Amino acid sequence: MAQVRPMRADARRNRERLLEVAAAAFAERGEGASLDDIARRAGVGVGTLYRHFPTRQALLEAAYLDRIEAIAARADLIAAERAPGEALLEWLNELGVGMIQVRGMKALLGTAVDTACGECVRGAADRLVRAAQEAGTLRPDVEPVEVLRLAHGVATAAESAAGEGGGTAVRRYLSLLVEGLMPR
Amino acid sequence: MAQVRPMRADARRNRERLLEVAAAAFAERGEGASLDDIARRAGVGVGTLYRHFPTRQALLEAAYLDRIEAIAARADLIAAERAPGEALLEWLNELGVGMIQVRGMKALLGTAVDTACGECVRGAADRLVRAAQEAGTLRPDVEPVEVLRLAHGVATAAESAAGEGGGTAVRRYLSLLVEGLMPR
DNA sequence: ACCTGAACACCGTTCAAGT
DNA sequence: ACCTGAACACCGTTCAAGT
Repeated sequence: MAQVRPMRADARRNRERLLEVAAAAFAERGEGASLDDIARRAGVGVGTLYRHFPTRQALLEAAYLDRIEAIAARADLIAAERAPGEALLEWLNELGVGMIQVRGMKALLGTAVDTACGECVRGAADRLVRAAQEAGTLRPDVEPVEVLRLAHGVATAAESAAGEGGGTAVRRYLSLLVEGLMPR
Repeated sequence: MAQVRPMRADARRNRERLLEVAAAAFAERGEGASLDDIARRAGVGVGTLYRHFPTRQALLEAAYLDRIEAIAARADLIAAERAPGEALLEWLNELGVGMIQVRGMKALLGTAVDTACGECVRGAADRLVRAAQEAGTLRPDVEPVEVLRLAHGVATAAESAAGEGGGTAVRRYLSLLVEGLMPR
């Protein structure tokens, strides 16, 4: 399954360079950043970029893999410190803020919910959701993937509320989602 | 404010043709449909398209204006038939389904929430939200615009749940939003 | 095995020339 | 006053030639 033969030294270097440049480019120009530009800034031919990453999606995934894994890893740290319900909420908040702050990651995680790249995120969501359900602080009839999709939707909503300072909007909309729009 | 001098007959015809073709093109190819293609199919030069609609956004808005007004108009009909809380929910559902079914309209309404084009939608949301709040079936601390943003987010979430038959997903996620993720 | 970059196709946008 | 379409700039993608 994994890479059997090690990559040639130059190929490995190029790949690395491309990932660095791509991460920066996507962060600053969004998911639509010019691939030609990325190749040029990385000092390689465009063909090389396509050889390593056949699609834009593949490059996006690879460029943000470590950041995504970092977010997934946060789940266990948070879970150790808080009650299950609060832990889920806090993690979803960090996920949402991350999606908004790092341009391009929202688009990636939107589809990545069902791709290989999002596996660790799905795993984290699974654990937090199950724990909260067992603790009785989350409806038992919601699936982890539904929670992830809704979190993505919340990030979208928060994004369009650009004016009032980014992160606050995620918290606000997330709490509306958790508590519900009906009066309690 | 409005058009003082009437348009020349050929200009008027071209505008009409462009709108028809654009609506079809956006519906079938999504918001990114080729403007060149639209002009060609409408039988006009590209320059004419740009003269009438300086930006893609302007064309999108104009092409879907009647559909958007139709959705806004539904609000009063629904409000006459149901209790305020249910009316809001039903209208948001129609709005969400519309955004998903007609490709391009979701993107438009996402930003249009704060543009001229979305004025009638905002008006409709205002009335339904206020009514539901007065009837005590909606939290008093949510703004109409927040409800619209969340509805857009819900549509985004439902869209990514492509498999299980479109419209159902909107209802599902909408009810999760309304009832909340916490157990009641 | 991998890299390069020219070549091709495509799209958005502008604008001089036309009626 | 409005239309046309060539011209320009830009981008994604492929692939023959090179090491």
